[in-house]
Amino acid sequence: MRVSQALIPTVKETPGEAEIPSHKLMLRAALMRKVASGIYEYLPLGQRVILKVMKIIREEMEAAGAQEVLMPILTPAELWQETGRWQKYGKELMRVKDRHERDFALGPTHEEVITDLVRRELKSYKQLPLNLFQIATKFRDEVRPRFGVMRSREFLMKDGYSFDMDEAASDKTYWKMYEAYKRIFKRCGLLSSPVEADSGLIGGSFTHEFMVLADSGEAAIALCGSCGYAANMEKAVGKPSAHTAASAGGAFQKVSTPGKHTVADVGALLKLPAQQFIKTLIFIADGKPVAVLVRGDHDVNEVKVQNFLGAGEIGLASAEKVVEVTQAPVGFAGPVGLSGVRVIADEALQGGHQYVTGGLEKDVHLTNVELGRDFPEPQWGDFRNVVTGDGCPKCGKPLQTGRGIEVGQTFKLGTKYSKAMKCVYLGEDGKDHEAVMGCYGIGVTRTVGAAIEQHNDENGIVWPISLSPYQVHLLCLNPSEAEVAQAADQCYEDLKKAGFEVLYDDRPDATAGFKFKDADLLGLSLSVRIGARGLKEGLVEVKRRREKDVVKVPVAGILDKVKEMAAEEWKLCTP
RNA sequence: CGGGGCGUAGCGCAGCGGUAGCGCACUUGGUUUGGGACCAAGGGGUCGUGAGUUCAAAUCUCACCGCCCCGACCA
Repeated sequence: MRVSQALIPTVKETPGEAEIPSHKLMLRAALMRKVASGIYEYLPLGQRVILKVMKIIREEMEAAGAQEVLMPILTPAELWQETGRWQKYGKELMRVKDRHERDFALGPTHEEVITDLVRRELKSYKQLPLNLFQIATKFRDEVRPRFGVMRSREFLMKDGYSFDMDEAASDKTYWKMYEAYKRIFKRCGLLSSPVEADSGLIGGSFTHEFMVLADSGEAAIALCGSCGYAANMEKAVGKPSAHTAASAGGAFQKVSTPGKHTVADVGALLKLPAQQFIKTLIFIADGKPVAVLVRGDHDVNEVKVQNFLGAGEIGLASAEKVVEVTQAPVGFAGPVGLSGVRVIADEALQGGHQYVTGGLEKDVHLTNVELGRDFPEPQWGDFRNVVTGDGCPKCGKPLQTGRGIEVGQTFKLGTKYSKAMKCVYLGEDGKDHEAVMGCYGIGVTRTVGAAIEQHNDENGIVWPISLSPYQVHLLCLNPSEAEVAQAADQCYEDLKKAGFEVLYDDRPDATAGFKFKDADLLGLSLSVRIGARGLKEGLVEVKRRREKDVVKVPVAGILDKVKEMAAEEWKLCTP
């Protein structure tokens, strides 16, 4: 493609609406434009990247035995009502009415539609297993779309669904998909990590989220560098660091701590480490107050508390509510003498001594507090976020915490949908059985964003070659000089003939500097720069976007050098 | 849905009661041509929308709409 004939409107200044690198760069590098909040159009370069991601997904899905279908975006309400999700899905489900006032939803996911399809076709166990997927536009009316493609209202998703005879067969399919997913993300040049996730209200089954590590990620995760353990914060467990006091001291004592109501403040005053504190947080779960105790250096994980209590709604209590429950201003809550409230405590507190707690009185804390001695044994559980340095639950080595972008999720559905929608097959035993299902999603557009999030520098995108909209960026630096133009034209033809996808910057009026800046911004994996200066000595420059330095080669050697560098690039995205 | 911020040329912004501005981009001509060139001449705006206050509103008031950020939410 010649740049002079292409629609690649790069922009020099960062649009004000963008916050994170991928969003800024997708706009600046002319991959997409915004149409409305959370709704984008993809320009030619963006579309090429999307097509490459889709191609990788298709290849891996088919290799894993899945077949592609295409389901409607506009789906009748009846299907959603069958499973109860017409109600349960809430406002995120985009609803529309047709001219006859009949209800429809723009599909956010397609369990109902696929189950409906399969139940009509599935008769015998001989037809199983079935594994179907599609790549299509999905709609979710997000409360707050943000970060460009990371959380949008309309997006491309690959969604796959498997149907198996029984649990064991479903497991087998699940792990096949799991392996395919690892290959897909690797081929997209992504450093990703499957993490165990909280399966939420569905329960029973298990699920993995495929996370791309990135600071701008919305999800917090814990990872073990030694054994590969990885889990979502809601699920992660870790062995806490050691307690600072090994044995009980004397009776507890009141100390005056005027105006000091954080662990840090009181710790500084008493010269005691955070580990020796008990933080007491008051939550309201389904309208009732609950006191949650964690060690001073730890934070409460609300989801864990919610799961433990089986609560529908949960949140930190308001300041007024805290005063009501603890008889003291916020900052002085403690378990000693606390009554009328359910108390639950994080297991990391076990085995510690000489704790400092709030005194249930303004400007008072207690020291030398002992579990079980000074207040009754609470209900124990895991209620805290793992922190960096905790021991890995699998191998004991230190865990790390970080942030990730969820680019895919695999989910064992069991018979939730096949039961609700009567998706059954006739077994060898002559009886009806519900198909055992799995579902497998990949955010295609989000994967593009995640790739940029992971591969960029201060000058622009640094595409892995598997996603690079074109593999080679050919720059003609002095198009007004006939010799240079001719050499570049020739090179363009040669590279194309050799099978490379080439973006040829032949613009007659752009300066060399301008073309360099554009090339860095677009971030194509490889570039060839042909200019008068080098050509005088018979040399042109070949460069990998990820490397700082150019390699000078004679004109006749361009093709070999490009092939060599391309091979290096491909190695980086080969499973 | 709560809190905050912003809507002025394609983009980034200034102006904050009295003639609509700057930089970049765009058009034409010329000079340039290895890291977002220079000179000259141009084109482009119902100042988000609607009401109100005023002799006079981009500017003050109110309402609405849109966009962004924080939070709540997220099979």
